[in-house]
Amino acid sequence: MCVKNDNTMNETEILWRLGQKIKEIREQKNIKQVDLAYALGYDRSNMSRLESGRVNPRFTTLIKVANELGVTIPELMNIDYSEPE
Amino acid sequence: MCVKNDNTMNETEILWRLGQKIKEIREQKNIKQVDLAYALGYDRSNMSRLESGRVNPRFTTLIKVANELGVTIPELMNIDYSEPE
DNA sequence: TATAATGTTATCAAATATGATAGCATCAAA
DNA sequence: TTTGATGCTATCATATTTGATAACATTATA
Repeated sequence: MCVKNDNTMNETEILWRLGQKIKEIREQKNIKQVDLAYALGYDRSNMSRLESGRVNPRFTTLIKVANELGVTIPELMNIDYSEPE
Repeated sequence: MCVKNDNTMNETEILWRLGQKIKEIREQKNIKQVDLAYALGYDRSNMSRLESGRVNPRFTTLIKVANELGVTIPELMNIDYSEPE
């Protein structure tokens, strides 16, 4: 599921979607939360916090997660930049 | 100028490049720093701090800046996702 | 019943972004 | 020279991310 970048989402929803997408990609790759966390140098609890959308991560945190998961930042952001219908 | 996402940049360089790109896009669009700042609800000094790469902005800060400048996040991040040569 | 694996939530301290203000430099125009 | 516009840096208070630990729930397995 991709989401249009239509600027109508509020901050809470943006962060929730980010977390859901991280979790979705991680599960697709059959990576355990704890393993992704440790690969990034984070604790399990911090990874859970990020995936549950309870934080507004910093730029470099996003980059690290995307790199570790092997996806692009747009994929991680759950944003579809294709032309609107 | 686009930069390959080759995971070799350190955090300082990543943030410096982000700031340079924001500034580059802003100047291309003939927007004054103070005007972009106020459009985002920021102070002039905060905009300067961001453009000079002295901060590691939060996810939603990036989104706001990209939306205001009318560019995509990858453009703002100065990252080229095309195939490596 | 244990015991471990996985994930969530709460909490605290430390680090850092942000909001705000002030001061400074440069440049252009009056 | 004076004035205003533009941009940079420093500083402070406040808010929030992050690192870390602990407790809890659920599920599976011995």
